[in-house]
Amino acid sequence: MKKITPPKTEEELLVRAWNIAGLSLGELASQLELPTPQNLLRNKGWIGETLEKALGATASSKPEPDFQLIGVELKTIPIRKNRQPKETTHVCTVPIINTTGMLWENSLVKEKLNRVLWIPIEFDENITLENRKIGAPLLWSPSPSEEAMLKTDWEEFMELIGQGELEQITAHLGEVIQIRPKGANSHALSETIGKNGEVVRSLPRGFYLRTSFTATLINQHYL
DNA sequence: ACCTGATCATCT
DNA sequence: AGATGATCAGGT
Repeated sequence: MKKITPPKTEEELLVRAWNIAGLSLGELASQLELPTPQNLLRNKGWIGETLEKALGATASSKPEPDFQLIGVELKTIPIRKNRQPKETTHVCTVPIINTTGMLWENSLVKEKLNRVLWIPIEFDENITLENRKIGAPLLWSPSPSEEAMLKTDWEEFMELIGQGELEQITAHLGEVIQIRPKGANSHALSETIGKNGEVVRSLPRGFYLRTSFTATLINQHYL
């Protein structure tokens, strides 16, 4: 597989993204000399990792932006024929301990979503993984109103967590963000603060963008 | 355990 | 069919 250098500018990244738009995942993998799995059952991150390689992202396992030189995060998003995302988008782990004094302005959610290259990936139950096509890229930053919605949700969540109400948070809460489990499995535990201020163990959680939010931001661009 | 990449499996 | 809670893989 050929080594692809990190893009030095957003323009360079966008040119690369447009160059692979329209290709199928199988074609892209073939260009990279990588095998395409039959399905994603045992390799759920395959699409994202393959696109990272194609665009010159630095190693996917590091806790830094995918395109470190230019501060851009890559998100692939599965899109159905009706232009609705099939899945929510994971943002980051939810801080559930030592959260007092945390502000939206310094939050990981804000930092992560500051600059995102969205790449839609065709999704249809009847199309095999190798035949799913790569869509047109969208380089995005939250608009003032989008950021306001994100901030409102984030502050509501962090207030509940600060009050020891983590266990009361379900995926139903939040207009544009939701909190759901995000761990190795349902037995994974991390520390949080209970109702009486004591340290207790709980499921690790993640922040996810609702599909209604990502659908709007993607489709606004392509209208 | 927690970060990266997300989708799967099940229920409504 | 959409949404929620559970899960897979690999690096740090």
